[in-house]
Amino acid sequence: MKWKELEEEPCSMARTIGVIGDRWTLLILRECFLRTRRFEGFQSALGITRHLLAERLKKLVRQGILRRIPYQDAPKRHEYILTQKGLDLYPIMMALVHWGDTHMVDERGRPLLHEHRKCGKNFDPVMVCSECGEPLLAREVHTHPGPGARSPLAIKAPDKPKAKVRRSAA
Amino acid sequence: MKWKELEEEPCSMARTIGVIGDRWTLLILRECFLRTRRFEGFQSALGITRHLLAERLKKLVRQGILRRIPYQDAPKRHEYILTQKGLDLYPIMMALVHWGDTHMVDERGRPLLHEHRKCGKNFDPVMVCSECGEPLLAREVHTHPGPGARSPLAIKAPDKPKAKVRRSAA
DNA sequence: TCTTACAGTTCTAAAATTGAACTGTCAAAT
DNA sequence: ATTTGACAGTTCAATTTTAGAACTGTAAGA
Repeated sequence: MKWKELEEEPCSMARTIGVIGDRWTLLILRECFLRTRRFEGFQSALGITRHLLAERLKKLVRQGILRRIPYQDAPKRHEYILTQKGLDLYPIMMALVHWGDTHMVDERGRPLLHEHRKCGKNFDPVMVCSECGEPLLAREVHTHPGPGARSPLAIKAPDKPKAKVRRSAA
Repeated sequence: MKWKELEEEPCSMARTIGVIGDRWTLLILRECFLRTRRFEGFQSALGITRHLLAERLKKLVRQGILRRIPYQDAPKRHEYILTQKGLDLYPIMMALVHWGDTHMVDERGRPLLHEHRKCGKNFDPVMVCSECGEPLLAREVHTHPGPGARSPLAIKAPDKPKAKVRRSAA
């Protein structure tokens, strides 16, 4: 499986991973949400090599996640700004942060707190069902093929253990 | 910045990325949520090289995201099962899927629909504030350093443009 | 005995990433 | 007038990762 193919798989998660699923891209996006906009800003905040940074920024622009906007003419300089498509990545970012807050903090506690302007409180992000508003649990969700389904990847029956005799160790 | 260091950064997102932030790991986790449990199952579903698969599975076990459980004795065979820590990745997976559903589907439509057992409807995941229940928008969230803050990475003031004269092109 | 299922390990070639230096424009300081 | 620094890249050799294929070993079933 080549990376280009990922974006064509009949699986929304694979396609998303094809676009933002590598470490530097995710870190660059973190910086975008922290309002970094310029090449040097990304480079010094992340310590990424300039080579890779240039490449990743280009890809994000090609994908319509960032827009490259001139802010100066001589010499030509540009800023990288999140498009709406990019802003829509926010729930992914928050989900990543929240898992880290839950499972990766040390004794010091969270590095960063999030305050919801609307209610004024520090919060955690909670993922709920758009239909009933209840929090989502993996156990309570069943998947079935949609109109764009094409391959077993999207359907995937549970790994039937092929009725083999189990020798000891249940 | 080396990858090992990522896990020690004072940023929950960086730490999470250090653990699950590469393409194969994310795809392996997708398979886990689709109930794949065995080496061959992952390998044939993903087309990942056996070498990398073995390595990634080991890492996920080390991180406590998967548990390696014997299901047969001779020859020794094991299954890889999500721990609670692993199951807690569900919101990340759903957020990835949902972004793909929104921005990466072709004319055919979604490859996969999700049904919420509790309410019986197909749904989209929505991220809301744990305190007031309102959907979260990037614009309405402000961050500030928590008890575990240590570096500018977690604080990061907006990229002040250094009061330079702007020549044309606002 | 031969074949298949399964879970890896080993090896070489190809691709991606790192690190460091280099290019070019312009502003400000010396 | 010359030097220095900010900025946004590009280039290139060296290193690290990943891909692809073959190989190991146990045991069941034909």
